Amino acid sequence: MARVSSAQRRVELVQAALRVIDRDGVHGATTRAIVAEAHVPLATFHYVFRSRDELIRELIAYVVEQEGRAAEGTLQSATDIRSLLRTGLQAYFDLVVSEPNREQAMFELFHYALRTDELDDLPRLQYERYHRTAADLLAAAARQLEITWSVPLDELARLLVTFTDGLTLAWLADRHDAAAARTMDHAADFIARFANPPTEQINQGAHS
Amino acid sequence: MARVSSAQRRVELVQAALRVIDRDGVHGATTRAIVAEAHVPLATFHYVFRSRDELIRELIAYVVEQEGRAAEGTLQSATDIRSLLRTGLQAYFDLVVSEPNREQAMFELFHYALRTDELDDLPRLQYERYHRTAADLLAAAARQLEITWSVPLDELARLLVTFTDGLTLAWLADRHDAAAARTMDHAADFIARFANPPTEQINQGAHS
DNA sequence: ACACTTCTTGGTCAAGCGTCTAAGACGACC
DNA sequence: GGTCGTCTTAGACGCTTGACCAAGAAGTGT
Repeated sequence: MARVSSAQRRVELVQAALRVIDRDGVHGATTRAIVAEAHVPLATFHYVFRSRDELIRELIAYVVEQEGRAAEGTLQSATDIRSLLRTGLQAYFDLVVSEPNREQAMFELFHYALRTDELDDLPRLQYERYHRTAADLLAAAARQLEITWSVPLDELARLLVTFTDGLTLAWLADRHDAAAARTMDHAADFIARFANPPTEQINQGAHS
Repeated sequence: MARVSSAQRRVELVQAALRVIDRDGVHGATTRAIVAEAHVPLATFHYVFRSRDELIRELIAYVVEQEGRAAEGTLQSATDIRSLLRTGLQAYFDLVVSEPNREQAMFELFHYALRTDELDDLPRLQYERYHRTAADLLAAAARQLEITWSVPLDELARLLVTFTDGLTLAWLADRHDAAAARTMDHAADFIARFANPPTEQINQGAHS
């Protein structure tokens, strides 16, 4: 086997573990399944990781960060905030539909971390990141369409994440595409209502 | 050990398993942990259940049904639909706060069933029941306040479940009570907007 | 050529897992 | 009181799991 730095091996194992979890769930991600997926001997695992949970911790950080980054470039252009939101939700939903196991894995990792003493600080960080990402997107949307939000950004971001979580769970359960579309319609309507259109008076007042 | 019908033993084991899952998660609910909790010998398990997954199947059915029943008596009285919805959400949320592990266990069971071939019909049934319960509550609320809903009941029920799921997940992650309260405020506002107030004209038209 | 750090890896360990067997005890019925 | 279906239970089975050890190979600096 090629000689590789242990930092590099860690990355390889994390990515292999992610593929295993996609396929077989967190439960199926045993040390042996992971090293088989990565094509390395079993003993390599505990050379680079102290324990299985140490890998899971690194994996969650990796995948949450990756999901946050993926959301950044998502924002498209639109003439009104409602359709901008609706399109964004659709883009997220299309991702879920195309890779259902990925989002399922995120939930499983979340619940696994909640139950594991050494990892129970991660769920908070995971949702902090989700909320921050949502807030960034909503702020960028406001900037693009020159509107302002009538409620605090944090509050709106949390609502958006509430919608995506609930939407995803129900769809994973019944795969009801049409119902999911209706939910997204309502979610877009709902959040769009918090947009204050740019009034000339306010702008004039600011400039004069 | 007292001689008991196998039907009765099944119930005992299901309830013991539920306590174990509350405490240690689905992962911790091994056959040995369950029989220890129920104070019966290990061999009893496979006398009354063909397999562990057969117990899990019965447990999910039991607990989903129980949750549905619990929701029935929840509806309180109020003068307007908005506060009725807000109070109902609060009642649900108080339950989650008082027994966080219970709701966490529901999610874990959901994801476990999704990953298990013999159980993969259960998530659909689980959410059917949730949606039906939500629809029943919304219908009862409409009856009580003599309003009608401006969108199909199924659609509204799904939205309500979307909110409760998303609300619960975020709270389990960060235990942010105030943020959860804001989310419930918005959810109540949102759904209340779909209420058509009873117009005298309609009533008169129906009676004359 | 030498020492020294870093990486590789076959083999092994104890613990825990779901499941099954087979022998016996109980209690209702004839 | 004997028979027969139902329930009880100790013990064992084969297998998987996370973790560890110790020996050696590969590369690096002197």
